[in-house]
Amino acid sequence: MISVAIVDDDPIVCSSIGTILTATGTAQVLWSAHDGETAVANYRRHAPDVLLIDVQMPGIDGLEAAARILRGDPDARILILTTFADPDYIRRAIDLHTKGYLIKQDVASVVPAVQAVMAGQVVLGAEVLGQLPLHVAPREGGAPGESVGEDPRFAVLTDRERGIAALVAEGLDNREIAGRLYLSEGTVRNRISDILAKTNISNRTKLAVEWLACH
Amino acid sequence: MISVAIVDDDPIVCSSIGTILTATGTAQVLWSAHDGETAVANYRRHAPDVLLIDVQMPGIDGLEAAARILRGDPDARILILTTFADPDYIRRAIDLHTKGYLIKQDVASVVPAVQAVMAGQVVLGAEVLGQLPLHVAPREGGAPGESVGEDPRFAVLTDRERGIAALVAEGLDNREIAGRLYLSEGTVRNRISDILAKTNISNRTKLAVEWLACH
DNA sequence: CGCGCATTGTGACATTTGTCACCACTGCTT
DNA sequence: AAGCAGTGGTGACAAATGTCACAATGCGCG
Repeated sequence: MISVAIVDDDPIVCSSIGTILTATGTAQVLWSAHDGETAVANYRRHAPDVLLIDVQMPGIDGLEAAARILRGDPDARILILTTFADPDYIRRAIDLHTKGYLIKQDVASVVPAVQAVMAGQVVLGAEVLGQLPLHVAPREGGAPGESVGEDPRFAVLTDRERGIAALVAEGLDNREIAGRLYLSEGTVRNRISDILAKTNISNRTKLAVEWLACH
Repeated sequence: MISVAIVDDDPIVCSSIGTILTATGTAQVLWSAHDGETAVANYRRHAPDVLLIDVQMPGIDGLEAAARILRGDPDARILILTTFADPDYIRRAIDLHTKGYLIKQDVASVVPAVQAVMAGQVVLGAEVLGQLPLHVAPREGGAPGESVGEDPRFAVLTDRERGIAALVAEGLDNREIAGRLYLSEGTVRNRISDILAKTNISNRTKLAVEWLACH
């Protein structure tokens, strides 16, 4: 039987997650805690198979607690639970090598997540991948009061065109873009040609530069 | 009851995955196929809740098939199965917005994966995250006194080459650069060719992107 | 001085990129 | 039903880019 521990400052959340896990026969709850320090201390004495831990908590937050636990036990299976798909949190969770980052919405969804983690997989909430900076590292803000917004120049582009423009801005050539998007190279050329015409930019390098300047 | 379809060129794999899913009461197998074309055609007529598809296959591969299916049904829940954690495959799978990328090792592990996907999550094999090129966004805020420095990549360049690289990073084409520096266009081409060779960068757009990333 | 290096240049060539005309399909609106 | 925008595709062609071989100049250095 899988054993889990649940850490969330809201006792209701703890108990409802605990209930669904036990009621479905998925796992038994070894212990639960409501703050990070307690969680770390408990983990050292009674390590569960999977630790479910909230990010927002009084004292040290869930990610900090996860980091401390992983320092003592690098193989700890930790699932981060949270209400928001904050890119920074997600990033830190992944860097920590936690086994997942779930958006708390449907309590029942933790059941397959726990099972998947026990099967050696990593589970992410659906919106999470979109938040990952897999593409271009955003250039830092720079101008203080003034947020980047969106260059009106690119406003005329369709979603698809924007996607291709972003890949151009990663420095990919047409063949690479075609491969990435499963398109023919000819189509990529056509699309880029359209983009350049719409934005009144003369070549792909300028497009990349302009795109990076405001994304 | 969840319905799945299974696509793998090896019939043994298809049937063993099918067996474990039905035996555990997880899902019923709508159909299975052994190549990409058939899978795409079948999907259009009988869309399963979740499609499990292998990468390596005769004809169009699993990712290509997934791309075609997603073109017709952007919400298709597709799980990629494979033997290798190839970074390029993983990257492409994620770009396609498939619901997961599993390493085929333990047949039983598809069970929680399918359930997690039905719960709206994304499932990745354990080794997968490590393969992702999560190139660290130069999250500033780092050491204050210490500026970006200089990418060691550009350290080998001469002053002249650096000047030309900077103009490339402004998006100028060869004719414009030649005009700006009072050089012949041929010389500019040679210089840029040298820069690309020295820095091991494949084309001017990539050069521009890299240059901007650290200047 | 001779050597290496950076710089500028030419010409030829292969590859990549951009443009254009035209086709097919889908989903939406009129 | 017809029109339209968005998307994906082909083929041909022109222009830009990148590579290579080779040559000439100037500059600093042992």
